[in-house]
Amino acid sequence: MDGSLLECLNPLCLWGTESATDGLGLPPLRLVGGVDISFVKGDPKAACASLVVLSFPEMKVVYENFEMVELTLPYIPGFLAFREVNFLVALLDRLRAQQPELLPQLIFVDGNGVLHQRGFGLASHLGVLVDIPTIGIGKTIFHVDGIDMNHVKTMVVPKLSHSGATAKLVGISGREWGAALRSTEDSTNPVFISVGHRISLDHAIRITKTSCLHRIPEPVRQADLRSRQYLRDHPYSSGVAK
DNA sequence: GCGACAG
DNA sequence: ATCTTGTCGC
Repeated sequence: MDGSLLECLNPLCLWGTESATDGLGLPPLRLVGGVDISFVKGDPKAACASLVVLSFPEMKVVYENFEMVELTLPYIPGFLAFREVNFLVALLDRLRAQQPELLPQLIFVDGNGVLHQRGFGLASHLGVLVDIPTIGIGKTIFHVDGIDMNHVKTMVVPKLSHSGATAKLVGISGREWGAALRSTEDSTNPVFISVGHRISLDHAIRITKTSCLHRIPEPVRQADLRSRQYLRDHPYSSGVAK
């Protein structure tokens, strides 16, 4: 992120970098969200849905909320959104009703956006439902259009020579599905970025790089860490919130 | 039909 | 997602 005026000349740029110099009347990006769902050890249905909001680019947590939920649908690759999205929407609706001033301008999701068989993964699904831009973050590659672990290992990872390096994920059809990012110097395994909703891949990449203090972008990482902490601090009885 | 498969 | 020991490093 160089914060130059040039990057803001891109019509797809959603936010300015300096409130007084973006030159487009766009508000600067100041609040980014992260969502995740952590599961209880033995019970495959009991889980904790979490939403955190961090200041950008400082990456300090300014809001957190958790909700014990009971998953009804099973996990089926390609259908993750149907299993988890409603719980995430509920958390955002609550924030919008109680503290709208803290609503994130962008949400990092622990799941893919358009990097999906039908081009509409959890990140895209959530973005549309809450009408907020989203970026999909995958920790493992989701096989689609010829892009698989073998392809990533032989054609993508070798290109990631340094921290911050990215390589677009292009399928055999020629379609651009997302990008692999080496988020830190020691991260041999990249994270996979894909457009969720109302953002371009190039901007998603720039913002994600700025949000990485560790391999996993801080918003998603904090949502994960804190939801697990919540489960440790709140023993469950019958499996649902109590 | 068989195998692979985000979280 | 979760199951799990040790280990390298700040």
